[in-house]
Amino acid sequence: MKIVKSKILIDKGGFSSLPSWQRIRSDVLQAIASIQWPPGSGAFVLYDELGKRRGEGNGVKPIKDACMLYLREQGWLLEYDLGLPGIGKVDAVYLVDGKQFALEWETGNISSSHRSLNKMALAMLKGTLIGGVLILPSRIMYRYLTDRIGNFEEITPYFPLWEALGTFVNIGILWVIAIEQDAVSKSVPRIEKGRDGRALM
Amino acid sequence: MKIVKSKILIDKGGFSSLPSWQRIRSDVLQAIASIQWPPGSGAFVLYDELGKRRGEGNGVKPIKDACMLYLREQGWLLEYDLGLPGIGKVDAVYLVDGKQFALEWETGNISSSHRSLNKMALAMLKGTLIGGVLILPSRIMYRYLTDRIGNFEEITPYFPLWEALGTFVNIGILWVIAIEQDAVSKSVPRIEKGRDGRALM
DNA sequence: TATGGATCCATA
DNA sequence: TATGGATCCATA
Repeated sequence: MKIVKSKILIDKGGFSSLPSWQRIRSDVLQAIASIQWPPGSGAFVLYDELGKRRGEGNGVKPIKDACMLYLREQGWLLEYDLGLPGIGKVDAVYLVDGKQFALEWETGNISSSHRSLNKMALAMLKGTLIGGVLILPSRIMYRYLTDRIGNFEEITPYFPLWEALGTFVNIGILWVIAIEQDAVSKSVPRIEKGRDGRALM
Repeated sequence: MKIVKSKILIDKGGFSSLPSWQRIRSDVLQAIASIQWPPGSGAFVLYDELGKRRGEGNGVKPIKDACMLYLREQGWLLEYDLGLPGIGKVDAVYLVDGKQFALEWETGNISSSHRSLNKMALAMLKGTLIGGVLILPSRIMYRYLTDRIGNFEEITPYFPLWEALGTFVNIGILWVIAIEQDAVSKSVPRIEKGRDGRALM
């Protein structure tokens, strides 16, 4: 898996110059690089079929697994509750200097990407999080996956919102990353879809 | 249909003391009050079945349709493009003093409610909107509708985000309303998907 | 019950 | 192709 875009929305209080940030940054980049399809192939190659229609293209659920396993090996905590009332969990957290850095792997609907960034921004405002990163497919990759999943280009026009919220943050980083397949091919297995949503209707 | 909660997230620049705001406020309140089920019953009574599982509970689309038709009769413009690149349409807009006031009737997934508020807040930051209102079911009503649709209580913990963004707004109002059925009953028809919204007015 | 997610749909 | 849905799933 490769990274094709990277955007820092908030960078306050000098956190980005600390060694703990370098550790986090390295973990995130390597976690993404570790993702392969087919498993063990050394690359990430999607089945070459667009995902807009019922039963076509690639499902998204298994893609996230390798990333989470890598992070857990590096000491990150998965499905972590930030402890804010009414606010749910984030996919992963790294504990640093008594605070938490969150990671959200977005393969839900694009609207869910709004909630992910809102959640991390809110927790930064509250002082719970020292930062967070949202990882989601590029528009290019998106076309081969389940219709309407989150993608970098579609959330981009809303970036000014979270950048503005940075005004109220004392310290921390809010980061968004676009990922993409290394290639597409008819020779690799399709990533199977589940039976969620309207799949059975 | 009744209103059970109402929250002003942003109120800046004295817009709330203008006659145009009183007109908008009145239209919104009456649009909600006009919605009936069954048709012509003088009340909004939902079929008494929880909506969590496949094929159960009440659909949501016709409820929204009825509200939109009422607003159109009052001169609101439906499915209105705000003209911001990459930002889509809002459900309805009322033109006032060369600016626009938006209305979003939220019957999508709860994560879509985040996008709705993000969209209106962004357009207020950009100076395109003079304000906006998000209308969505209360947690009580939510249980009788399609699973995971937007509901007031679930978005409430995120309110501080949009309140903070008000700092950057010169003038305008951002408003959230929780609606609820007057009653539930096994004697009324289930609200089916795709019914003509006019039947509910 | 509560929350994040995954999957197709409708329409311009 | 692009964008806002509408609906059901998985799991604690």
